[in-house]
Amino acid sequence: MGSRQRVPFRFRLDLHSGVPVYRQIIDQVRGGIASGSLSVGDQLPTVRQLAVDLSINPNTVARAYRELELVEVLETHQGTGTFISAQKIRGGGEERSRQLAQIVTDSVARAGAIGFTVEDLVEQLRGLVLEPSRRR
Amino acid sequence: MGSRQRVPFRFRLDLHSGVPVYRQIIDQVRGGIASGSLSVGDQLPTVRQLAVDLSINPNTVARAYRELELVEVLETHQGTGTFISAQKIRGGGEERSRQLAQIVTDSVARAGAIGFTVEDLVEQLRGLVLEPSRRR
Amino acid sequence: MGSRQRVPFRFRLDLHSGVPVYRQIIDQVRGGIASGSLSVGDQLPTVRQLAVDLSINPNTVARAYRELELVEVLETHQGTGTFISAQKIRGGGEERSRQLAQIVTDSVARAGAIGFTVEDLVEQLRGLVLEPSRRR
Amino acid sequence: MGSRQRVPFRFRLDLHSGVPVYRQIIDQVRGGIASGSLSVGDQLPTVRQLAVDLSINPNTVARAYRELELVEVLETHQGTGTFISAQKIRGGGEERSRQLAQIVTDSVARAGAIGFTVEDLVEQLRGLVLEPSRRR
DNA sequence: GTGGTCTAGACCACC
DNA sequence: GTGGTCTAGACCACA
Repeated sequence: MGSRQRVPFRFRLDLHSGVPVYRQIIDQVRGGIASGSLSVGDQLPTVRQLAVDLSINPNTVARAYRELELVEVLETHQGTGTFISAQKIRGGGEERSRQLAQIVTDSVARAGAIGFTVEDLVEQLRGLVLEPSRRR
Repeated sequence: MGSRQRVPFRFRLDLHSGVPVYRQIIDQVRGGIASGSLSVGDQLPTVRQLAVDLSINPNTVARAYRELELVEVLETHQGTGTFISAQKIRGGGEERSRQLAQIVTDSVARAGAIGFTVEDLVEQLRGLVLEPSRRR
Repeated sequence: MGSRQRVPFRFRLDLHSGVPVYRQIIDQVRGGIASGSLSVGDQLPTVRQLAVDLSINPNTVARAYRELELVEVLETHQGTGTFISAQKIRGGGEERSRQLAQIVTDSVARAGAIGFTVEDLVEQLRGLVLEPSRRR
Repeated sequence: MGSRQRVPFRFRLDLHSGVPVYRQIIDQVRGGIASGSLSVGDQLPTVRQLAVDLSINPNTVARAYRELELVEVLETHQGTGTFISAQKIRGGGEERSRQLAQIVTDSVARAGAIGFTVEDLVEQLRGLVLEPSRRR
């Protein structure tokens, strides 16, 4: 338990989840930012490299990056790479809180539907923060 | 408390969430069962009624019901309606874990998208545990 | 000069402009809205139809529509079609004015660089409003 | 007013506009000439200096200058620098019209993207004509 | 029928 | 080398 190290961000796909691959990439980048694994200025894997890593087509990676760029989560610099962009400040606190409550309610319902408790959810979430990518 | 009452279960759709409508219906039925809003034997709205209520195509409702029937969450009785069936014991731990991971990834991404961190999520979840009966 | 009629919106591509095709489509939809040729609720050509009309690949049309959907200019309903969405209200008036001034300055500079005057620009713009699509 | 002065022409980049950087430089040189900010014989910043000023790669500046040189807008004199060259008469009307249409489409789309109409654009342009010397 | 996702692969633009 | 655009075509999801 020495000093905590910065662990390289790692993408993982679940090809059987029914969630589109490009969407999984988007979610994981957003999640990585939310969990602190990805910070402003960090470079993401290149389109081609991530495509190889995940055994998918580069177009699929490019699409995910592109959508994240459109909403200003990423910045791409042609010929250079793709980076986490400075996140802009969000508006209305009330609406945000309402949305957060909705997200929580949803996840509890979905987890409950397959027999997991709120504690199970919390445990999973804590895992994300402490060890964003266990394997190297 | 003698006679069984018609539970006023309410479906809500988010047409902008990217989650297919039929899937949202499935999730809400499952969630309703997990949360106790729906119990064994409760009757669901008819396909046509729910389609009207949600302003969607009856085929979409039918598909959701059909899929729930396939996994024995619902039972349809010709000429009578659609009901919550007795829940069987759940199977494979691997599939469940996969789904839990999906739920967690999803909620983290959604929270991240509106500027919340994993810690914010955990805090909200803990709030639910401390005051579980505030809602309803 | 009888009553003014609603003219069907028409896309036109300039394959030699160097501007990406999907971008031209995006610009024309946005322009159509700005000029009043396209209104909330109007259905756009189907992905496949527009692809045929413009002799381009359906993927290119889909990409343009997709990006416009992401910024909530369009709404797509699977199996139904693609429609002009209700435009949301914009924020800060000052910043907007600054941006408009920038757009005007830019266009004047670019037009001037090839020997056109402000009047030429105004004339072209007026043409857009009066006859959004001359040919039928 | 005797000796010719170094005009304090200033380049400005918008890295989020989607317009290639080299193209923005080209446009600004052309625009500067059209607006009178740059005159025949004026010296431009060196490739390296401009690259430093704009925090971009010298190759990008070099490319912009090279393309302007190819169309004889600029002249480079070895060991001296890069200068605005005497402008030749412009050619084909078709190409010019095409470019004007592009400029108009572009400005309408950009204005529409922030909620302005074609009328707003026209109004702004008219304002320029009425008070052409307010700026500078 | 509608739109959505993904692959394969070509070619371009930029650094 | 980087990312960007486009095509061709398969297959899926939804109404």
